Amino acid sequence: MAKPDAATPRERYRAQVRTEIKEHAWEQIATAGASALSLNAIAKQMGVSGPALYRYFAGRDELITELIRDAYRSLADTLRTAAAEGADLSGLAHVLRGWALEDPQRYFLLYGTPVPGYHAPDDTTAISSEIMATLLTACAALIQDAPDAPFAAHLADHRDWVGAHPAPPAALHLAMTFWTRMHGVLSLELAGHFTGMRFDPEQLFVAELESLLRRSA
Amino acid sequence: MAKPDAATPRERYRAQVRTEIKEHAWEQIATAGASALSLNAIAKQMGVSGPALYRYFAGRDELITELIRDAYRSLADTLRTAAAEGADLSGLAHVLRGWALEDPQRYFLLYGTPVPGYHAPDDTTAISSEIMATLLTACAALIQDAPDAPFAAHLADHRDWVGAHPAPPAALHLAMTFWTRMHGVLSLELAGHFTGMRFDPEQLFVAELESLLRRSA
DNA sequence: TGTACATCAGTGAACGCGCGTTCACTGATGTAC
DNA sequence: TGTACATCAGTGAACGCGCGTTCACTGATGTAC
Repeated sequence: MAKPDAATPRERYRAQVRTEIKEHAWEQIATAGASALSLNAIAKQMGVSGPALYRYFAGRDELITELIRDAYRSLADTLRTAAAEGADLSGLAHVLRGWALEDPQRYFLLYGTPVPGYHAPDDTTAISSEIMATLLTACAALIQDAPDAPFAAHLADHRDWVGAHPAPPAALHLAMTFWTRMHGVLSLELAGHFTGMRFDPEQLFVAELESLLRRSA
Repeated sequence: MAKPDAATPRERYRAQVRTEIKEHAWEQIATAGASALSLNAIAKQMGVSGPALYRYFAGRDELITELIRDAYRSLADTLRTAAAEGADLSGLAHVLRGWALEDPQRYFLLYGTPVPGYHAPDDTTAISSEIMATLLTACAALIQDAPDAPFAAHLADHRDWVGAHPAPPAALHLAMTFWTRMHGVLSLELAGHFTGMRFDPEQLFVAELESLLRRSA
């Protein structure tokens, strides 16, 4: 009886322990930031000796790389699913915000302070442009026939980042602007830069979102 | 002969060594990020034993705190000086961008990923609102009598962060938007998120800046 | 169904490292008479 | 101007810590006949 994709018990066990390790890693990142992530600390938390983890990850770097990959995947899937269920650009914005608030340090692992010298593996940039494609499709749906601003033209001349997406220049511009504006509000909010001031960050987020939609109409 | 503010030679020496320590600290941060900053490494770089630095800083935390303070001061002074020399909001934007590009890790020390649990000392928030005041003045100069958007009204209801600044609601809104939009572009640019894509980040920055000025006219 | 063997998860000891920080000290620099 | 004393910068040894990572090993789990 040939079971096509059946995992052996050992394989299932391995996969399960790997996820358990990652869960503890995320907890630790949420508590003390990514730079404080330690294999030994995770092992202790799991009630297991330090070297045991080397059965599951080649080392600290591989673990972090995989966490980054997972985070990108999670965001890409969350957005793609929402889009498939009919969310427009505005809907995607709120999905993005929800995903970020869910675990701020996970957001910062992707879009926060870079570690000088570290270079993300290739496949994460693939997921990253999958995200851009989702946004881009939602943007294209909003563009009727807006006049192309100079920067939109410039973007259209350098559209390597969109792959083969057939979006008009104005949509490229809108997607780019969407990304930077949402990130601008979100990252300052998550970093706590609005806490002293008493206004509601969500209202700022919505105001920025509306400024985008107004422009594209 | 009472010299009012004359520093003794020893005081001058102390001040000089303190600055030298900080310079090496910045070098180290630029090279490996703030989380990798180490007193012993600085000492070694200065050709001096580790404990020697404790004559100048109570410990690692005090050094970092002072670096943050200095960075805020530097940004506040840079903007204030530019404003005093006649720079308008657009001018301030380019000054801000220049300051950020000069030392990305310094920018991230202020506006990048927060370390969970760390709380900035009170005086840095004072400098931070000094920065906001400079921006706000430049914004107020641009506002003729724009209709107040809902969020501007909300901001005006919670204007704790502006101190006693007599700016109209629309100017508050503009300042806030200026901050988040410029940060959105800058932080993604400095973190290298545009490197794969081939367009020119400065053109995006300028496009965002123009979208602001257009709105305020 | 039972035995013989291979696979592999996890252990404990060990290595070398760099960290922040303390302490008692030496020796140079400044101060007071 | 010269001597006596206080101040203080910097040293070297030491403490305890946690880190990533390697290695030879035990013992349980799965596989083949």
